[in-house]
Amino acid sequence: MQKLENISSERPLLIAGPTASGKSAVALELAARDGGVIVNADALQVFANWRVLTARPSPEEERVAPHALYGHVAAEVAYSVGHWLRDLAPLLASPARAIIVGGTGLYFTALTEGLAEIPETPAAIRAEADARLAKLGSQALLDEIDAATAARIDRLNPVRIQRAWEVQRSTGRGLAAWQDDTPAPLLPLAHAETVLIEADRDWLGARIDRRFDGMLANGALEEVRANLPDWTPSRPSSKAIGALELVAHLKGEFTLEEARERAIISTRQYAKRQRTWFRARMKDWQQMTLPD
RNA sequence: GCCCGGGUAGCUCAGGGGUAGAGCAGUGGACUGAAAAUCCUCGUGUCGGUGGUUCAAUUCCGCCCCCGGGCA
Repeated sequence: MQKLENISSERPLLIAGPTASGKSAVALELAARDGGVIVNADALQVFANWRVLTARPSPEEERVAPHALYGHVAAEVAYSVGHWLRDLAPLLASPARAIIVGGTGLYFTALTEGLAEIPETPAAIRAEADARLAKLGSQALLDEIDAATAARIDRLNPVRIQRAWEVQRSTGRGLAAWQDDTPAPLLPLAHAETVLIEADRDWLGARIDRRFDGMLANGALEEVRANLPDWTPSRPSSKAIGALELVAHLKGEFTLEEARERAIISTRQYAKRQRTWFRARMKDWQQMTLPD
């Protein structure tokens, strides 16, 4: 951790890295050294129903330093970046120094580059979009989107099309117009200290394997079983890697070994997507290579 | 030992006289509110080995090796 010695403890610190790279340990070490509150920047660790499966800091670790935005959202809530930024704002305004750590690239980018201020999509509009998409297909939705937005989004990506359609339907204004009005970022990169963990692919792959086995040993199956009565695959909290796989196992569709295999593969694929995001969008961050 | 199947991309397999193709895995990429989401790109491998037939064999034939299953 040599490199971390010259990090100023005055400004907020952002720590990003792929899943299983050891970000939390770095955050904890710095919090123990310089003080501050550790703030979660991981889309799935916000949910109350997952602790083991999302590798959230343990109660013991949470005792070492204050933690925020971990497990503070109920499983059924449709949480997203906007909520996260709004939850984060007061923490950044408080005197305690924030150590923001996570693996969700979009969250960091929204924080340091800004996010359009678009009103939340009402549940009814989401339901309408779901129904329309199922009935007519994404091409039909695309046809109803304004030209500027249609030109900007990935027209082959149904989720992006649906998002644009929902914004237009609920606000009467095109997504592109909203995005063009994006306000200044909550925390410009220049006002923060940054650490981007660059993990060797094979090293990380092995850690992912070990971590998943550790999760199984620490009650991941029981945690998933507890979610079973109310299991709703479509909600954001259900997207935790391993949840779908272990639910399938509990329903007798996969052996445990198959579920494990699939969950590990999904995790590795996720880590790859994270690397792609980091490489493309976090070029200006201070890099920390692991293993060193 | 004999009789059937098989041996083709990392894995599962399709194909078939003119040197081969899918899914998965993997790679690179995109991504301003589901982002642990979603989407796009990329497929040369002694077609088990070896002889033969043929203008041409991975494809047909012989022999050998290996893996299943059956019979002894």
